[in-house]
Amino acid sequence: MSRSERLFDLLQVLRRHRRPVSGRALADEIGVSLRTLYRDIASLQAQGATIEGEPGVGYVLRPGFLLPPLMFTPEEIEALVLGSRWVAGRADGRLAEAALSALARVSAVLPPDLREELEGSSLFIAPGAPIPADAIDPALLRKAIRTERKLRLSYSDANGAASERVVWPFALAFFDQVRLMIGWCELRSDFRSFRTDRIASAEMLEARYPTRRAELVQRWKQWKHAQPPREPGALPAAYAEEPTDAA
Amino acid sequence: MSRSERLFDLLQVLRRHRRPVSGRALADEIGVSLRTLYRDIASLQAQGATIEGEPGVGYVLRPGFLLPPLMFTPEEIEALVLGSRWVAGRADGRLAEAALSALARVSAVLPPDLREELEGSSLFIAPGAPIPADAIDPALLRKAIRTERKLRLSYSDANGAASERVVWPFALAFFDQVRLMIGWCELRSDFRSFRTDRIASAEMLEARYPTRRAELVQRWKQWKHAQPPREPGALPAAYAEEPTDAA
DNA sequence: GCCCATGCTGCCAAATTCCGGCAGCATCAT
DNA sequence: ATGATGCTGCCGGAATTTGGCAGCATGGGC
Repeated sequence: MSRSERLFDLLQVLRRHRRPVSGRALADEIGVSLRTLYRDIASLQAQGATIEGEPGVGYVLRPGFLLPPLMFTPEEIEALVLGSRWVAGRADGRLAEAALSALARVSAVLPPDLREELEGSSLFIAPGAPIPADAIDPALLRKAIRTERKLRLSYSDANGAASERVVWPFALAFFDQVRLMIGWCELRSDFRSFRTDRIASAEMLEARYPTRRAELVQRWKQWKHAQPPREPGALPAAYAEEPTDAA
Repeated sequence: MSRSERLFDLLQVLRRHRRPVSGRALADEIGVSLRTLYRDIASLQAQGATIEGEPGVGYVLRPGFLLPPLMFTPEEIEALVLGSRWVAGRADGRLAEAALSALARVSAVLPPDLREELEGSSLFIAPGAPIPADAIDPALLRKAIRTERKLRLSYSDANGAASERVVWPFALAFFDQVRLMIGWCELRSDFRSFRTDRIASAEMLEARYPTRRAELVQRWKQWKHAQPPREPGALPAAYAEEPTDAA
């Protein structure tokens, strides 16, 4: 591969990683020595790319480089189509629709050969076991998450016990058969997960919750990491995140 | 100026002119000989640029090399991210990488607010049961499908019986735990499905198969529709497509 | 049909760049 | 302090690039 092609590649690799990447890692990924990688970075910077490198951390590409990315590769098209088909088949109606319309927008900017690739893609999502329908509109959950608004939930746990609570929803987790909404529960003052098909009703409140969503996600990850492991064999993997409202 | 920088430059120059420009003019503008310019054009084309040159006219950069700005609704962004995350987590390495790469490309041409939406999306794919690893490179299967080339397979069926055959692969079906390659089997003169994790080896042959892929897909759907239904409860849904080589 | 502008390719020898390794220094997080 | 990482200078051999030339192809204007 010639140097010039490599630079395009490097740019794309940098775009792909959003976290800082070490020069060593980049060098390996592109198949070139560390010394050469430093030279390549310098070349890109000389052409206006805002690549920031910090000692002890790695490189990040700041957006805004004057050169927009190259067109998708056929494999990337396949990935987009497959992903969208999964969403179209496994997510709720609104999201499914959105997946298809997003794909249509992508298609509109493709050169003819790639458009054909997209339309004729032969990667299919096989229909799986039916997913339990939600009583509420999942779009509402997503909207609450997006806008960081509180939700008042009526929820029935695995034992059928009903409860009502206000939560700060910050994530949706998609399992093969189940979707969980994850949030901070004001009632329990703790993180809780809720199967969306067990949410009997949800009302979006006026109040935004006081912590940024990204912050909540981060804290939740730490919290989750610190949780004691479950008894082995307790639950199948697909339910491993089941709400533990063992109060 | 090094060659690689020059290529970036040439790209910009081409983007600037929308009327055809002669090679001579481009060469002068960049300060390089005509011979070299031709080489540079060839390099860019090799990287996917759709630069059209007509004798007696000049060069035009057709859109489709660089990704134009894209606009999506927040919900469409969520769908794209979720789909890409599914591919990133559930498909083979190459495709997973391509999914992230595509997402990065989209991100780079999004207006800042939507980019934030994309990066902060809180829809996650939960890790599922591990997927049996393939003995062969799945990218090869996709490539054969894409280019409509025959494959020589070594395959072991559910009973461990090995066989060797030439197939015309035209689709990949993704189940929760299993991936099936679907093709026309020359050995059986019929449609067959193959679990990718049971393909011991695959070799792409020179020969392209004589029927268009879309045509095969269509025929297969009809064929499948006409198949007698299986005995109820015979196999879990995820394996419903298992090859039935009951010869 | 002729001619011209232009695209495009093969060849080659000289000039240039590129590459990897090494050694060393700077800077930041832990 | 220590380690991880970014970054630069230097060197010699390897690889690429470059420009010139010669020639062919193609399409439009005359």
